[in-house]
Amino acid sequence: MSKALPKRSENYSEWYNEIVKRADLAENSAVRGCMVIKPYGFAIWEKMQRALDDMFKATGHQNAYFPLFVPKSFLEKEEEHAEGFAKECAVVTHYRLKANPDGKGLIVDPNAKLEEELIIRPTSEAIIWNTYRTWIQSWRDLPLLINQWCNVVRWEMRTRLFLRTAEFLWQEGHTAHATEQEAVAETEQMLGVYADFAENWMAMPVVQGVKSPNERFAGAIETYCIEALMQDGKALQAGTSHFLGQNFAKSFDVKFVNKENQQDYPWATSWGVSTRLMGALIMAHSDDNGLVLPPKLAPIQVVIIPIHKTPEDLAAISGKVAPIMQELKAAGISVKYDDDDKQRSGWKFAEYELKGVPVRLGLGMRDLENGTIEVARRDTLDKQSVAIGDVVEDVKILLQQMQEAIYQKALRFREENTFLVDTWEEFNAQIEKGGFIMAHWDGTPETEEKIKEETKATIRCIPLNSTEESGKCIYSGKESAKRVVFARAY
RNA sequence: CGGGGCGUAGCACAGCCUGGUAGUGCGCUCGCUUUGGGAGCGAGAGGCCGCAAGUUCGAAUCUUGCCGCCCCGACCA
Repeated sequence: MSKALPKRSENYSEWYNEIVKRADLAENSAVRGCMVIKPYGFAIWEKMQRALDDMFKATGHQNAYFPLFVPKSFLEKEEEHAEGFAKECAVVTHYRLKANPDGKGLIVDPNAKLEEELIIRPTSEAIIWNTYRTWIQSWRDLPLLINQWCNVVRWEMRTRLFLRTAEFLWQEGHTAHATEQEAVAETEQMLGVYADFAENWMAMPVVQGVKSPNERFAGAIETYCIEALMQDGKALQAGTSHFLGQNFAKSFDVKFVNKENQQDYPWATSWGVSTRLMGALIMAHSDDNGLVLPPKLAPIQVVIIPIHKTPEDLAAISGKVAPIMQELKAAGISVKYDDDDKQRSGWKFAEYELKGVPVRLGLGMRDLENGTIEVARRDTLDKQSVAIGDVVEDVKILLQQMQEAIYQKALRFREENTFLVDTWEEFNAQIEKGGFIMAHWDGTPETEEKIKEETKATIRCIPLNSTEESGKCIYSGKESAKRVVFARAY
């Protein structure tokens, strides 16, 4: 294994791939476009899952599970939805193999053709709304607030670990409401949950907004999203929350009797985040030494490394480490003591930096004599010697500080890379350098399409909190009421 | 599906042009020395050179066909 990572500033893609590989997060599998998530990567994902799941439960949602297979006829029912996903569906046509009569191996048994093809879910609106027909009869059955954790398959042409894989893990919330107002409130609430998670757990600032009609989810009335800026100046859509109106209810003939004793169609939302968040986490914070994890999502928050020559030295160090470990664990901090003799301490320093462990404690014979311990923090790479009696308290405070510091650093980066642009020349120049560009847009899909063709920039979102400001469209010169966020995106 | 590139040890690659003993680095095994930031030296193990056919006394190398992978575009959580 080569020692140095590629430089982030020189080749961002290669740097990203190397971190994913060498920090033991994931690798490409033998199956085209699919990913193997390795134990360390999965441990981070599990922490994300748990935090998100708690937030969903706190907002009244329950988990359930629906089938992997969607009959083709279900997917067809909502027209726009069907059209949007048709190009990337994996299809099951047979249910049996048999021995090859002409030689070795197996062949698909032509007699086992399914009457109706089954689609491997690219998303579950269709199969879920088909089920909701039997679950929803009366206003008393609403709101129906369901989430599922599952895998979905979208047959992408080109894939990248975590950011775009043919199969990915995600959660998808699917809710039904008696009124439009309530459904819109749910859509916005869940966007808020995602923004909260991104900022307070992932330490990643996001812009909340709505998508332009071009970028909307297939079948949605409105798509809300959170957009984050990566260190190479490209945008990443980190989560979406859709207001689906009554489209799916009507397509799947889901009706309820309202309080006025009238038949009505329920209003729907759906919202999801995926293992793409892992990609976001990596790209938002990591540096030339490897992954940088915010303490709240680090599977190992503190690693303790002994620095010794003899087994006797190691035993003396281990004696000092034991009570520190206990105290840290009692404080709810996950800690690992790496006394593995197969690797040298210098190797371990580099290894845990690569893996983004927030705090490293180094303890050697010199420390034992002085009553000190070395505390190193991953985000700034600062090291300092502290009195061994203070270390537990120091680490507790440090972890909190780091969570905040990592967020602030990312926020500063985003602010320094967000630009107000008013002319087409400026726009073209800036888009090459990257970043979020706040510019006026005339609101037409045609203009958006032209800008995309000419610059590869897309409208990431129309920010929710932006102030009204009249101006001229960057491209057409027509009137515009507010600025939108443009960027090149992943 | 369009445009490029690559298949040689676990990994990364050289060798191919100009055919003649299968190479280098990392990793792995063993030994000695090292040990406060990815150790040094020595010895070793490890190959269907993507597959198939052809040319040739002889093919990793030349020719043809097939298969697979990667990158750039269109698509996208």
